Amino acid sequence: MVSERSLEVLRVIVHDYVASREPVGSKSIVDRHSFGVSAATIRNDMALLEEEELIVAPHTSSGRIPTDKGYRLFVDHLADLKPLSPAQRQAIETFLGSSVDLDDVLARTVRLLSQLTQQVALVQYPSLSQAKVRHIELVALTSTRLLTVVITDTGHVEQRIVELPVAADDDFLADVRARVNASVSGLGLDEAAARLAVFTEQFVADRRVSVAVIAATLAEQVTANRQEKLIIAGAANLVRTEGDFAGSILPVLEAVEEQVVLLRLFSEMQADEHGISISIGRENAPFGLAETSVLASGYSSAGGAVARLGVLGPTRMDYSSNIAAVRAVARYLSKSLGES
Amino acid sequence: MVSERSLEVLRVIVHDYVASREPVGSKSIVDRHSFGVSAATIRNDMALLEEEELIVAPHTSSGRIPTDKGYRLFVDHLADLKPLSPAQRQAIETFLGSSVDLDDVLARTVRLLSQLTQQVALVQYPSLSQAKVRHIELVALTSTRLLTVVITDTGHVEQRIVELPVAADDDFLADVRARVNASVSGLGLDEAAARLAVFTEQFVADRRVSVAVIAATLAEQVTANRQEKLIIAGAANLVRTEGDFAGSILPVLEAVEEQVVLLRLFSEMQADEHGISISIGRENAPFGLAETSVLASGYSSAGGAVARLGVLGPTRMDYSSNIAAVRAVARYLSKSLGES
DNA sequence: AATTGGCACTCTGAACACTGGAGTGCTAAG
DNA sequence: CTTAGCACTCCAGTGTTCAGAGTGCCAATT
Repeated sequence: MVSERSLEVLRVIVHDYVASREPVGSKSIVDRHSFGVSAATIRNDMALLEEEELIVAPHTSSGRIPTDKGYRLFVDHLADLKPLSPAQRQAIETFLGSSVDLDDVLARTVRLLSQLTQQVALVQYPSLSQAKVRHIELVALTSTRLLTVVITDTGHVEQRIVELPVAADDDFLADVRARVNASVSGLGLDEAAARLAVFTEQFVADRRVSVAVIAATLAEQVTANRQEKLIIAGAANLVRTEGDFAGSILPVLEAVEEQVVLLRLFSEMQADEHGISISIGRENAPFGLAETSVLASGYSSAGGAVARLGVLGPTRMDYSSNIAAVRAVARYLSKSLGES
Repeated sequence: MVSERSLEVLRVIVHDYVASREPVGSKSIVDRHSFGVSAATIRNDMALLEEEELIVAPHTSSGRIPTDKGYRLFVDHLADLKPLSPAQRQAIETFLGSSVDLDDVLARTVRLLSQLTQQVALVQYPSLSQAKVRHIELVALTSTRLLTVVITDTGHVEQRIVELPVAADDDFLADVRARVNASVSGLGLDEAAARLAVFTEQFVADRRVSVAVIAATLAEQVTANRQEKLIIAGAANLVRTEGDFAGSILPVLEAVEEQVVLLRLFSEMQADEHGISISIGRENAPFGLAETSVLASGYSSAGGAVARLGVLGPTRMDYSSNIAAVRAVARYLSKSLGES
């Protein structure tokens, strides 16, 4: 059984280890914290914690460091939310204040988050599953080359260049543009794709070749919207924390560049009651990120779309501060996107 | 005076050092390469090269490594272009073959280049100074919120969300849309910006408030097009070559994340007669990249726009192969963009 | 039963000396 | 101009030592 005090010991071990990067021993604990008991007592508690696999001694006679399980217990029950400093709140306000468009807001957000946490920051583009088609635009670049643009009501713009099999004049394009907008404007993306599949039938036979190409491209764009995307900032912070990784940081950096992996990870994380998801150490092993922890929070954008943002760093990170930062940024971002 | 053989010695020093990462001594030179002379002779040549500051001995009695000046001489006069392997050509073809839109092509290109060279790859978005406005689209999101889209003839799309001071109905928007397109379609970006500045005058007084906001946003978008952007891939490769940096790679990674620095660097590099620009070591000092070299080549896109792409890596890199890769990729990209 | 002081033991990491090998510069002879 | 020979230098790796921090355990205390 782990006593109340043992848990307190675990807390200070996590705290001190995160602060100093060195295994923490019984002596240094009684020195730095006023436990009112002797080092020997702490040692007994530590033996208990080790029994429970919450801490481990890297070498036979050195201090202890938390295990993944120890960190997990810490974040679930022991971590106190560190409120942001006024300066940090200030930074959030000014960073996200002057929003221009979606791309810009997200780019600022990811930079902000990496600065606040000194970790790698990740922001997922809003998933557009609930978005609707606002407008479709066709622009002739040459007589056989067309730029197709799909605009959703979340302000997302998706563009393609398409090569037509036969030359198209302006009247024809205007006709297609009017009809396609009439067909799909205001529809959800799924439904729009379905309509586009049968769109060609409206036209007379000799037009169909061109229309089919256009409709196919548009359908692709509409579904491509679904395909998720991530922006990343602060990869340099990984180097700064290099000492926290047993091996090289190379595989970690590679995984980070391979966005697909992170997107899968994001999607598999479950949020706790505060809306924060935390994945620690070996829990990430299937993603090649066994020595890292990921904190994530959902945020919502105008179209009701939900996406995630978060940070990635070594298991040995300042969970309290980082959780606070992720929560705050997610909240501000939701607010900022909801308003605008 | 540096003899013919001395230069050959420099070449093999660069070659061997790049291959082995170890200072190369006179003995190992005569072992590995068939100079018809003894080690002592090589030593004399090396003394000469050191006199000229082309090579340097890191410690009193160790082999020599090339200086920045040595690398410079090497790339200017000694480097033989290593042709790409068939597999590499194949990779380029397949990577750039299935182009969809500009963003996509550039994203593929930068990945490709970082894979081919095992360095950090950089691709600059085509500068649109010569581009023309193709079409402007205004989409009402709500009655007071407008999405403005500027499309150029290079296929670039720039979007903004703008808040109107008073509600606007569809007729009004249609009117503005028609007039603004009539005013600026087909114009170069500079001229378009100039027209937009006086665009508001066309309208009756009580409309002007809204129109002014729209025109200002559009003008901003048109000029923002000019503001250059970079995509980067392969930052993980920096970690792989970490041993080549005396200090930490942290400042390098930071500079890489700070795109502004790289854009300035790109813009200041002068191309040689083959269209390749090379900047070595301390030549990059003002950018905080004193231990890195940058290879760049221009490429051209459809609208006649010119931009650059290249790689960044430690001074000790395989110049021959990397130059060949950069040239090849730039050429293929130009071709691919010119066609499409 | 929990806590404590004491003690023997272990392990790390820094400091130090030692050594072999690779490389250099110089000189004198071919 | 080239070369062999020689004395010299320095690095990197290998032991060795030693102090410090930490542990586990036990008997004594509260």
